[in-house]
Amino acid sequence: MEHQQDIAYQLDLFMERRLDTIHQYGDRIHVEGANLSLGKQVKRVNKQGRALATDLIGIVCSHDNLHRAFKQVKRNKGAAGIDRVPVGKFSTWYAEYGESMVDNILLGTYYPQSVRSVMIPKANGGDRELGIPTVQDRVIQQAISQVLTPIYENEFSNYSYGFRPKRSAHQALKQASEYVSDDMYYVVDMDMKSFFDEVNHDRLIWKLSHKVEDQRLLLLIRRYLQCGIMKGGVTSVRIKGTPQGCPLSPLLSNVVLDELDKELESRGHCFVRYADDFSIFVRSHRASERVKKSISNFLTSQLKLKVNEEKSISCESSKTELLGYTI
DNA sequence: TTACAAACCAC
RNA sequence: CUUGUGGUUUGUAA
Repeated sequence: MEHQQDIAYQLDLFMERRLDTIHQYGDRIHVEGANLSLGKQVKRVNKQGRALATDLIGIVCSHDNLHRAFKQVKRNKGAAGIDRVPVGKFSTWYAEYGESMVDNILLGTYYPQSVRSVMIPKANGGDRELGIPTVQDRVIQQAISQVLTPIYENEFSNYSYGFRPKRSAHQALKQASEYVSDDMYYVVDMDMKSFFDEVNHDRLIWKLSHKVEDQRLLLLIRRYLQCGIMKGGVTSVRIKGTPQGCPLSPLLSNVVLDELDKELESRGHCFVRYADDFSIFVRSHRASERVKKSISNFLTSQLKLKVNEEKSISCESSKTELLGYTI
């Protein structure tokens, strides 16, 4: 009860766009303003840590949160999923089945429906496979995302710019140009081979369990990771990767690659990351070659991700492109 | 100030 | 018939 209030408070702060007033140092959470300046830290840090555990799914399923999630899904005006229920019909659907849907989620007996596979052409010729979830699953995933985002915003790196509120490609470029004007003329540009499709489920759930101790929520997320993909009348099971097109996928990608950010920070590297696209800035050509080899090794052996060696380059920063622009 | 809509960009 | 997150710009209305 008390715990739930703590969470609600944290979410409120986020909603009021006072995100920058929360700081987390290790297992301590400081709230700026009167508290911090008086040295009165929020004492119930450990309790709050556990609060993240106990009733997250209750917050996810709260009427208010689900309503906000639906408004977001509606705003996107996306196509229907496998059940052919369009966004416009969801309100009447929810009036009839919404209650039992929430009950099933809370009981842990909810299973997501398969995603619908659609191939779309990429800019460089290849095809990209989208997995389009049902409207109801998009709403639920969005609801989960809305709860997890403020929790993770506190611990994500300052140099991670993709898929995060109040952050943009523009800011990433600005940071990159600051590195260059600080005499870091060489850049290591790393490219990951179909990153979204290669994410390791066990590793991701393990990473989530550090912050999220609500087993029901972890199980629900795992079911979203494992949900089938329907292609030409047959559904296949997914054993790795997160479907591109799910509202939760961008956040999950940042959870996975946060481990990379932390590693780069601990090595003292100057870097910028936008989703799976990241660049490390160094002062010499020799350093760039060494760093490229070492980080590539870290990604494959530690994070179990595939590096696209052909597309990963180390060169002078004026010669490469970052986020669609040349520095 | 709030809400809604359209377009463009990154991945 | 093509999903998703985030950002930016421009409108409309109270």
